[in-house]
Order: sequence, then structure tokens, then C-alpha cells
Amino acid sequence: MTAGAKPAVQARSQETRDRLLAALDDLLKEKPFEAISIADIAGRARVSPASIYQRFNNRDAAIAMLIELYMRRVVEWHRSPRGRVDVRKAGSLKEAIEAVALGAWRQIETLGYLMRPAYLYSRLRPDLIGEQWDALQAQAGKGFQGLLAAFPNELGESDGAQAGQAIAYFINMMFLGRLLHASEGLFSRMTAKRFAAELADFVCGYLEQKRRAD
Amino acid sequence: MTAGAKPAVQARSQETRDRLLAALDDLLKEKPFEAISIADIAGRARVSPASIYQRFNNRDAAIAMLIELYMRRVVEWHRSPRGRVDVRKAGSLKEAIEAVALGAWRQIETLGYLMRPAYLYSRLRPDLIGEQWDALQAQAGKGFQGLLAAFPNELGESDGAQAGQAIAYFINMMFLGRLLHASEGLFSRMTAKRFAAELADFVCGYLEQKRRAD
Amino acid sequence: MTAGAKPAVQARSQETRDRLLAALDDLLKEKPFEAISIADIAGRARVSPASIYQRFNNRDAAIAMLIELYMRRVVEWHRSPRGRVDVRKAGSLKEAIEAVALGAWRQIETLGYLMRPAYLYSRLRPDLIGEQWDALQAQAGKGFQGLLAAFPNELGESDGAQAGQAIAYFINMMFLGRLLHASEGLFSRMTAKRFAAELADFVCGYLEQKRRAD
Amino acid sequence: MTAGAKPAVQARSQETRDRLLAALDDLLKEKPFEAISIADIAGRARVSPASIYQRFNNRDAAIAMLIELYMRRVVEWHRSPRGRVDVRKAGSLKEAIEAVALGAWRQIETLGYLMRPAYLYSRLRPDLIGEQWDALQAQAGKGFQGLLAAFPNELGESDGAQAGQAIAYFINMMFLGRLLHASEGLFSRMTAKRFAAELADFVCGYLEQKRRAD
DNA sequence: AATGAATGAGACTTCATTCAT
DNA sequence: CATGAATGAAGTCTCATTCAT
Repeated sequence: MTAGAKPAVQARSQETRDRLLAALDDLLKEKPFEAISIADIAGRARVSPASIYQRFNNRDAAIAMLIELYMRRVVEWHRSPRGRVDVRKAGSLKEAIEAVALGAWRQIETLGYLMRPAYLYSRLRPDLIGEQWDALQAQAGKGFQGLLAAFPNELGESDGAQAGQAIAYFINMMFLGRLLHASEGLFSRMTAKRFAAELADFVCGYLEQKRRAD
Repeated sequence: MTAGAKPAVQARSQETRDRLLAALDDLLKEKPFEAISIADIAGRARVSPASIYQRFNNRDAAIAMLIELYMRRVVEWHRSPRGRVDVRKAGSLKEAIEAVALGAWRQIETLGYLMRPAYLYSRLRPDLIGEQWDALQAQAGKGFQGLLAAFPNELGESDGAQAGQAIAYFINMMFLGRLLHASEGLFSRMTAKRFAAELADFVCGYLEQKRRAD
Repeated sequence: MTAGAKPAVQARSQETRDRLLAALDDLLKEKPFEAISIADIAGRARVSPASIYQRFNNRDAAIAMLIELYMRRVVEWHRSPRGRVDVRKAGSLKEAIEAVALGAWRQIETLGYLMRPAYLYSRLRPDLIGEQWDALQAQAGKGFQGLLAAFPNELGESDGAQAGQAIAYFINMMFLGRLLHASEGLFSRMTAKRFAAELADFVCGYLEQKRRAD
Repeated sequence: MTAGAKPAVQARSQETRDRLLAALDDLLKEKPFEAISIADIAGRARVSPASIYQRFNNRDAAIAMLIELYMRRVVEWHRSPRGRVDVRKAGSLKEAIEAVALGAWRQIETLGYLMRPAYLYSRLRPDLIGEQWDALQAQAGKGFQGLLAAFPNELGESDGAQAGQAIAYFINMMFLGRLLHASEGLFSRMTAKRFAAELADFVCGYLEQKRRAD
């Protein structure tokens, strides 16, 4: 549960909570987060504004909801068919990275409207998101570590954990650019495929440097 | 000039404008941007709130000031001795990249308090910053293009402009992480030197991949 | 029974009522009455807010509870050993008055936290306390009347009922000052003993004036 | 200036302040203080609610205004012909006390609607009134000291300052009863004249006790 | 040009009270 | 009877912005 959120004991309150998050989700497709007020959300959810304060601590309620919504949608995405990336089909690390990257690209296309404000506000109010970014990051790191382990000859003797973390960070940041600068210069003439290929080049190049250093 | 800002005709108003920016700068060291109101800035600058509306045409005045302040400080930084990175001393591209990276690290340490909100709000309100990010990006791209040109044998036959742009994007994004996640997991045990070395590995590895593809 | 309170029919609800009053008592030691909400009391009593409405018919529930609590505690006090003032030991009216005053001083020290808001809110909302102050006052008047009757030679020929009432009023008001201005000027250098002596001087002096007028 | 009030520099703001106080005064004649909201006052003063916050700190604004209004009216009263008590005409201390008491009785009749809530809220929120009650009390003490000095033979050798203070406290408290219990038992059959006479009896009797103790 | 005062609009928040289980 | 959830109504307060001087 996100900071600033209260537990929902009864079924009814769980439903209210769902309604609120769904309302926020809706509204985000219509207008920017900063233009969405507590009253907006309540209105859209057909719930009294006072009810929001029974589920969420206080002001920052909206941000807490945004973060919680984001978490839910990301988890759902990774469980959905579209979010599932099957790395086993990849013949090489390069192909695996490309597959991952294509998946991330699609995720942003679908969930960008939500990821954008969620990311920005989590940075504006890091106190509200707490250790969650760290946790996500660590998890991603482990994922890449597993990926590298599947192609042992590409890694050389270097430290897999460290390389995994570095690569996770790299991929995350490159996609952050995609998320936050989608409509600008670089990306105006960019395709998912080429972007994925470039990232793979960076990663493979990086690993080669590491191998050489051994 | 930033969107939402008016030209300063007289010397006196130029001074008022400076006072306002200095006040904002001050305040940012004390509290987060979202907690700073027009009245705060006016109060700190010892100027009437009404006066702000003679320099900044209206709503979003504070964001316009933030962006303008950011631009100024960055320009100043690059002109200052600390901001000057002399690439000519570098014996290799790797060393050059590392030098650039160390400079960026220092810049964030010094100007982070300002760069953080400036970046975040420029993303929250891209309409207010407009083409400026593109311009900065393009400029950075050209800078790296020049850097690559200084080490022609590292580049192979590929398209220098494109590689320059890719590398500029990469460096920018990696430092964005540093800017926005300074206090978290990865960076808690990270040094400027190691970070620079890692970036250089990514860049050099990337170029090598490109060379090989030729 | 206080206005706004309902009778407690079953044993279980009598217990709930006790729990509510105990909770209010607790809370008054922590924060001022005006900061205590129905929800606070319910929470502290580990009872649902809705339950309060089965014992106290509605609005002003908290004030009704405050008054009821006050009544209970005062009755308890007068039954307790500390609250018992034995006037029979007094050799003179002066000594009797002093004994009564010392008792009142102690009562305020012990129950002031409760008497303060109870008194103030009974004045703010006289409609809720109704005839009760009158009753207390009349009772006190009778008490003093009895006191005077025990020392017939001090009274002269005047009307004992009237003098008793006047003295009761006097004592009440003087202690009201003690209750409401405990931490201020006059009382910062005041002891129970001296205060009691002064009151006795007023009372005895008053009676002497009356005797002389006869 | 009362705690929680801000200075009014310009003439215009002084006028607004006056309008606000006048509005509060008006409203107090219509409904109890606790039923008067910031918006009420603003509305009656034909001023925006926001303006109140420019003159008064924040919530508690209304209480601060109430106290300030009370102070003003009391000062005005004592300057007015009705408030002036000429003690020089009194042939004895008894007569002087009676004159003072009659004045106080009249003051309560005229200003009671304001003094009642002002007193009660000053006790509920002593933090908002600060040392002002002390100051008033001390001033009253000095007044009575002067009164006693005018009738030296009534005082004997006792300490005039202390007796003055005691008498001031006594008178204050007795009138507090009148203020807060005007419609109840004792006062239902009470006249100004008789009340004044009773007080004088208390005071003169008290002084006689003191004289005797010398 | 500059100022202190004033303001409209709307946000947040609380709380007594009712509802459905 | 008791409860957790829900809510209407209202209050407090802030803030960008305008006004009068």
C-alpha cells in the first residue's frame, strides 16, 4: 500500500477504492494530473469527496492514488499477454535485449498517459513513494541478471549482479527519455525497432568492454 | 526568452527581474518549488506581488521564472572555470567522455537544487518550455559530434551525426537519473569516477558495435 | 439527566455509556474540549461513532456527555474521603468557612481539567444545562444556610436564607476565578491557606455588617 | 493589538478592519458567537472572506476579532459619559463602592452581549488573549487602591495595594456572575441597587476585619 | 512603474450524522 | 445492538490576479 493510503477492511470499501482509482484513470486520459482535483475524482467516481478522506490520509491524497494506480496497472500489464516477454525464443543476448525493449516500448504506448505523471510526481514528492522505486529498480536488476545468466559467454568473468544492475539502470533511463520526450526531436523519426537495436548495441558493447577488461 | 515572460525595457525593470530571479533561487534552497507562491517570491525580493505581473505576463509566472533562472545558471556554469571541460587534454575518446561526465556530475552537485524542479516542471508543462529542450539537445548532439570528430579512428565509417546524437541522448538520460534519484539505491554507493567510467564503457562499447557493423 | 441524553435501558448499554464517559475524561486530559470530536470519543472508547447516537440523541452529544461526566465526578468527589469536609470540628464560623474553602481548592486542583470546560460550555450553551445550575446553586445556598445556623450568634437577626444564598454565591464566584484564572497574576503567588483566610474575612465581615444593620 | 491580528498600514485597510469589527458587533446582537462564521462576518461587512485573512492571521481570526472588539468597546465605554463614575461625590467608601458597582451593572446591561462571549472565549483560548486580562486586572487593582486611599480611615494600617487587589478581584468576580448568570435564580429578583449594597457590605466588612486584625 | 489592499474562485478538509449489514 | 462505511453541508484557507493610489 502506498504511503498516505489507509487500509480497506470491508468489501464495500474495497469497491469504493476501486471506483476511485478507476475514476482517476479515466480523468488522466482527459486532462493533466495537476488539473484534477479531489472533487473531480469524487465526482467521477460518484462518491462524496468526504469518502476519499476515509481511504486516503489527507492532501496528497491524489498523488497517493496516482502512485497506487500506477503500481496496479504495471503489475496487470506484466501479467497480461501483451506484457509477457518470452526471452527463451531469443537466439542471442542481443535478440533478448531487443525483445525486452520492444515490450517496454509497447508498455509506454499503452500506459504512458499514466506512467508520465506517476513518474514525475513520484520525483516531485519522493516522500510519498518511499522505497518503492528502489524496490522496482532492484527487481529489474535481478531480471537482467537472470537474462545475462542465460547467455553466460557474453558476460565473461565480470560480476553478473553489478552488470545486471547497470544494464537495468541504463534501460530504465533510456525509456524514461522515451516516456518523457516522446514528441521531441530524437523520437520524431524513431521506430520501436531501431530504438531497440540501438539499446542492444549499447548493452552488448558495454559487456564487450567489460569482457575485454577481464 | 521563456514563454510567459515579457521583455525588460528599462534598466530599473531589468534590476527588478534580477531581484525576482535571485529571490526564487534563494527560496528553492529552502523549500520545494510547489510550495513557493508568487507572493513568496515577491516578498523575498522585497517587491509587490503586483510588480511581478509587469515582468511576467501572468499565470505560470513562477514556472517561467524557474526556467529562465535555470537557463541563466547553466550558461553561467559553462562559462565558469568549474564548468569548463577541456577535452583537448584527453588522450582517447574514453578519457574525453570521462572528463565530460565528471563535469556533469559536478554540475549536478552544485545546481541540482535548481535543475531538479526545472526539469520536472519543463516536463509537466512542456507547453511553457517549448522548443528549448530540443535546442539544448541538438546543441549537445553537435558537441558530441565534435568530440567524436576529434577521435576519427574510434568512429569507423558510420554516420557521425547520428552517433553523436545517440550518445548525447544517452549521456543526458544517464545524468537525469543521477539528478532525480541521487539519494537512492544505485547511487548510494556510487562515485563520480566510477560512474564516469561506466558511461565511457557504454559509449565506447556502442561505437565499437557500430564499427563492427560497418 | 442532562438534556440530549437518553436513558440506558440495558446493562450492556449502561456499560457503553460508561466507556464513553471514561473516554471523554481521558481525552480532556490530553486536549481541549473544542478539539475533541464525536469520532475521537468513539475511537477512544473503542466503540463505533454510530453507537453514540444510541445513547445521546444527537447534536451537542459531546456537550451533554461533558456535563454528565462533570456531574458524576463532582458527586463522586463529595462522597470520597478527600471531598468530605467536616465542619463540626470548626470552633467558629471563620474556621468553618476556611475548611470549606480548602476543600474547594483541592477539588479544583483535582478536577479542574474537567470543571473548566464543563463550566464554560454550560455558559456557552445554557439551553443544554438548563435548570441544573440553579439547582446546584440552591443546594449550595441551603448548605451555607445550615452552616450559618450552626453558629447562630454570628448571624444576628437577619434573614438566614438570604444571607446563606449571598454567601454561597460569593464563594462560588471567588472559586470560579480560581478555576478560570489559575495561572494568572493574582494566583501566581497565592496559597490555598491565604485564599481561604481572605474568603473567611469577606464572609465574616459581611455578616458583621448585616448584624450591625439590624 | 490582539494576538493573531496583523498591522494595518494604510488608511484603507484600517477602514476594512473597522468594517469587520462593526459587522461582528452587529452579528453578535443577532446570534451567538459560535454560530458566526468567517464568511458571515465578511458578508455582513461587504468584504471578501479572503480580506479577513489579510488582517487576521488565520482561523481563530474570529476570536481575535472578538477580543479586539471587546477591548475597543470597553475603552469607549469608560470614556463615555455613561461610563464615567465620579467617586468624588461619595461621602463614604460604601457610597463610592456602590457608585462603582452601579456603573458596572449598567456596563453589563449595555455591553453584556459582547462581554459574555469575549470573556468565555478568552478563557477557552487564553493563548489568544495573552497577558491582557492580567493587565486589566492590575489596572483595576490600582483603581481600587486609589479609592481606598481617598478614605484612609477605613483602611487602617493594612497594605493598601494588597487590599486594593483583593477588592478588585472580588468585584470583578461578582460581576462575572452577573454577566454569565443574568437570567438565573439569584438574579431573577435582584436589582442594581441591592446588588451594589450587598457588594459594599462585603467590601466594608472585609476592610473592617482587616482593621481589627491590625 | 510600483505598491499595498482587495478579491473571486475554488481547493481542501472536517464532522455530525445516517445507512446497510 | 453494534458496526464500518458513506455522505452532505459547510467551514477554513490559499492564491493568482486586479484595483486604486
